Amino acid sequence: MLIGELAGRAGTSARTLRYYEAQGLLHAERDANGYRRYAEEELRVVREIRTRLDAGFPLADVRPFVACLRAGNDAGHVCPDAAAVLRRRLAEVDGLLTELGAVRNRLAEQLACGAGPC
Amino acid sequence: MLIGELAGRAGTSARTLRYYEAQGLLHAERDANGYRRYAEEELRVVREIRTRLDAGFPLADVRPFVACLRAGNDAGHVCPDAAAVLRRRLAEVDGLLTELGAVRNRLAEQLACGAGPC
DNA sequence: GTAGGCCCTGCCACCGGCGTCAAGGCAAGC
DNA sequence: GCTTGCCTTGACGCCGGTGGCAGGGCCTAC
Repeated sequence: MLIGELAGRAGTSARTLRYYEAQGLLHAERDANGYRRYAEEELRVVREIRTRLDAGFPLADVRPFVACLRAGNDAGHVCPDAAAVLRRRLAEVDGLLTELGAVRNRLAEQLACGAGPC
Repeated sequence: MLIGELAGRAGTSARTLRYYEAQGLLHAERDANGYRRYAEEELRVVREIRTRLDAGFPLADVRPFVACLRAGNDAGHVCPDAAAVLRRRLAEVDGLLTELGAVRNRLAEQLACGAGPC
């Protein structure tokens, strides 16, 4: 599978895949002409990366999830390292939810005040 | 009041105040030597800006709040323009809260799955 | 006169995940 | 041989708010 095909199947761009490779997350053989040749497994890796990015992980934190997949596991989060990152992110998200909730309340309160007296 | 004093009183930096001015949010007279000379009112303006930034507004969206203050109002959000921005931001925050909640649930679920079977 | 502290303008750096352009090699069909 | 479309590397742009530096002027005190 060449880079264009993998990009198409994963719903992303070739540029993005090269970037992941530069970050050490994606692997590819090289054809004689220098073209990247991807194993089927890399599709799962790309999907794992995209899923984690969508969940707000920085790329660097996706590393243990990918390693976990490569180790032969069905899911990226079953390994201790990945689970630890997961817990950290969960705590972070909880914090964000709290902050954002406070912001929301302040906004709503100000809107209420604007409509009438406080 | 010179820029250093205003920065100190507002809990920010001179660099930041110059930036706000470049964005058209903050006004200053100039002394004969070119130094910025601030009216007391500008302290309220700076505080308004900082409050809005903390609530996640981009600097451009802070403009109507500042205008509202300058128009003589006690609070930046009582004017229609500002209230509209407030409503937009509230909707945005609600969306973020929903998304973030979904992310949180997925993370928590994966952590539970990691501990035992799903 | 000189030292230190304030001020000025202007510009580069940062973060992260790419988009996008440049300039070229390679493959395949006509 | 030419076009078309894939691939390669390298490098700059972006966003937004701010830090930090360079190089210089001003003011006060000693």
